[in-house]
Amino acid sequence: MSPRRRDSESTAAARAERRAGLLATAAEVFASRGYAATTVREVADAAGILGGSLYYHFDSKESMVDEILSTFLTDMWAAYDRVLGSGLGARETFQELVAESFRMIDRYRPAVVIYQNESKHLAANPRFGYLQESQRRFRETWLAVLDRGVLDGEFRADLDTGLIYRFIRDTVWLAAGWYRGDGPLPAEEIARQYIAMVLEGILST
Amino acid sequence: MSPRRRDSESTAAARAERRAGLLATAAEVFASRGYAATTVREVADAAGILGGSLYYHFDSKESMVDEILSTFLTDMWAAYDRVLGSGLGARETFQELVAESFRMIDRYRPAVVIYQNESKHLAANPRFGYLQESQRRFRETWLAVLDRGVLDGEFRADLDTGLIYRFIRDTVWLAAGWYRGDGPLPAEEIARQYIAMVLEGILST
Amino acid sequence: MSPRRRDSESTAAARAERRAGLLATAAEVFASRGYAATTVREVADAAGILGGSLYYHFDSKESMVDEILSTFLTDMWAAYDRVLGSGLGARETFQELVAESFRMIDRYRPAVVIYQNESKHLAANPRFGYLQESQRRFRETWLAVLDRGVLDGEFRADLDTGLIYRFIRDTVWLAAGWYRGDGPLPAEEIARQYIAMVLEGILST
Amino acid sequence: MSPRRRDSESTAAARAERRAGLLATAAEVFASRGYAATTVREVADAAGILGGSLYYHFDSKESMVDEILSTFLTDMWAAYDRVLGSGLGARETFQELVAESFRMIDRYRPAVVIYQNESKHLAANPRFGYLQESQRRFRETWLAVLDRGVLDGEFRADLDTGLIYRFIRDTVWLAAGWYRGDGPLPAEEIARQYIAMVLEGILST
DNA sequence: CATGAATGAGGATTCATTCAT
DNA sequence: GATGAATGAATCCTCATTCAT
Repeated sequence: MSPRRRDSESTAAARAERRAGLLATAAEVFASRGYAATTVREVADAAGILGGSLYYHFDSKESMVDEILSTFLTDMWAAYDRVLGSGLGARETFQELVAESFRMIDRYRPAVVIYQNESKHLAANPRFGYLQESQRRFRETWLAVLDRGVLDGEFRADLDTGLIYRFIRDTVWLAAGWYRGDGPLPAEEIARQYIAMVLEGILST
Repeated sequence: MSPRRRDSESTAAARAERRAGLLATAAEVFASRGYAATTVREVADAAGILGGSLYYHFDSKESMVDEILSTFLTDMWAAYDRVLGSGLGARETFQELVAESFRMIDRYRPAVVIYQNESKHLAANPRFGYLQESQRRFRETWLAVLDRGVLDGEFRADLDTGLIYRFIRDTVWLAAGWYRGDGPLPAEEIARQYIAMVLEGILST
Repeated sequence: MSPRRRDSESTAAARAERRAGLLATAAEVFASRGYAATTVREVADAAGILGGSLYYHFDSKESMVDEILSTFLTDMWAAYDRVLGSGLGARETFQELVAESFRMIDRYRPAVVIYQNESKHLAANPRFGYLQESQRRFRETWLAVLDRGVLDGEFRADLDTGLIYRFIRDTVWLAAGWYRGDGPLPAEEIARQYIAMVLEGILST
Repeated sequence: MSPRRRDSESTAAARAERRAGLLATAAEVFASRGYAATTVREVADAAGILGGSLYYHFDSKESMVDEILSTFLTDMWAAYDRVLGSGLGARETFQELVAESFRMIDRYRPAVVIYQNESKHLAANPRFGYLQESQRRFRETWLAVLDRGVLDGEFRADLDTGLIYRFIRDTVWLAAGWYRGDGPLPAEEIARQYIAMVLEGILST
């Protein structure tokens, strides 16, 4: 490793790493206590520094959630877009989108919890306009998949896709509330069962 | 209406009615802004009185949510218990419990939203021990229904009932987040489609 | 005094009086310590209440200076406009404007001190746009008086009126820095000597 | 340039130069934003370094103003003392002192602004005792000139010299607030007009 | 000489709560 | 029943200052 390399690491990269570490801590705390109910001091305590020190790295408590959520959403849409661009049929697209969602939960669990619990309130703030935009795309994406599935005869025609969409929208992230990476069921398996339940129902045939 | 009757109304009954009205207002505000983020003043504003005046009726902000949630849960369990005591099979019990849940959403929408969003945080407080107790009974109840359904051959045996329970636990209340009593779909119809989806899946057969 | 009258007094008027009293206290403190260097707690201490209590009456520290300054400026311009509208010659107008200024110092001493010391910094804030507007009118007004005096042959033509204006602009309020209503010299007398100095100079003739 | 020479520069002299440069920057910022309202970081930004780096050169924010003000005052009193020691009459002394003051404004504009705006507040701090001492000498000096002028029959006897002194004390530095070295009027000319105004008045004769 | 990260005291502001009227 | 004024603890954030590198 050259000195130059080390030098750049000790500035830009190290700074970014520190930020990322602090954000991971903050996300954990926001997720478990709720954003509004979490004090900056609690985040700092969890990070082992003093409250004021957080402001060397971040402008405000708000900018922390902002970064947490936008990082997650950016990555999520990249994954969704990969799926949507691969020319799959409605059913396969459904399966892959769900699978990606559970991978996101695996990777960004606290961010997903925050997204679930707080995005409705945060979206009122212009700064978080991208939350509404994301919500809009999400709806558009899922409705398209469901409608196409109905057209192709893959999905039942007697169900209101608007209704189904709403259930999926909310349920797809719900596992974030209880999922533990170290639990008995891996994300893959949870996704598989979720898909089986939604596609085929829980009745035996 | 006799003067005596009116007099009693203006004390016990009228007092209770006023409380109920204020709680309805408070529930609305807590549901839309989030409990932690709602100020007592916002509740009072919505009720058309001053912040301090709420303290004539309630001990604290906390006692307001407390009453909102416990009223809802008491009623909910009464309805659940009626279903559970009527000797139905697993599938019918499933259907009736879900139907009751949607009726609850219809009747207690703001309370359900608060329950969904805040009960995890509130449960840390000993005062809200009944939330954990309720959660425990909910889990016990639903697992029993699912397990019995599997035993009876009504439900698929290849799904993890623990997993299915968690989805149901969360999804059954989710509609509270967007349901509007004056919307196009009545609670009954939403329940019907929800049941159809969970029981039979969304695939066409 | 009718009950109705007393009632109205105990609401609107009493509230206004309390505000005015607190503002007088705040003005005193801002004037003596400097606005930026004054803490809200110091203002509250001076008023005999706790820091937080000030926020029942005012939105912010800023809104306090705002009200202090705008009240003063409104009254000042009313007085100036009376003089300007009375059709006096340049010299008499000069004398009367100066006299009014010293009366303002007498009545609004702390506000004038704040105006002198802080308006340049505050004016950067859009909320205090009226400070710039007031400055503009002040300049326009005094330049008109001076220029007309030169035209009429009352004032010397060999002095730069732009320069003279600047001296007057600043000096007219300067006495606020040391004037004490209970000192040996009444405002009238100070104004008289100021006028004599500026009009005739300090040389003996 | 010998290595030795360069070496000495990079220690004593260069250090002093760096300090002077940083102080000039600091004075500029303090003057434009106000001392209390200026953050150390703003000074550092203006100097192109980081906040903490200033502490290599100075003990504290306070020591910066201290050095700014004492440098200015030392130089000012040297100039004043030269005038006072040259045996001039009251009128000439008046003229020369005013001329020196305007030269000071030309050379130390930001320091003079700070002196005008902050010295009253800073003087409360024992460290800045010399500000009060300077104020005392200033008063003594000017009163002596004025009183002697009255005795000698050069200045009018009907004006309160205590009052005149106060106007001069404040006005003599006021131009610092708006003077620009690159403006149309040189310091000399402003001084000339100021002297003409105060000595002879603005009335035409 | 300068940086970057942190400290810790303090500052403006919010808010649940109290209480005399 | 409600008001209006106040309390006081807690919150977010700022900033002068320190110090290892």
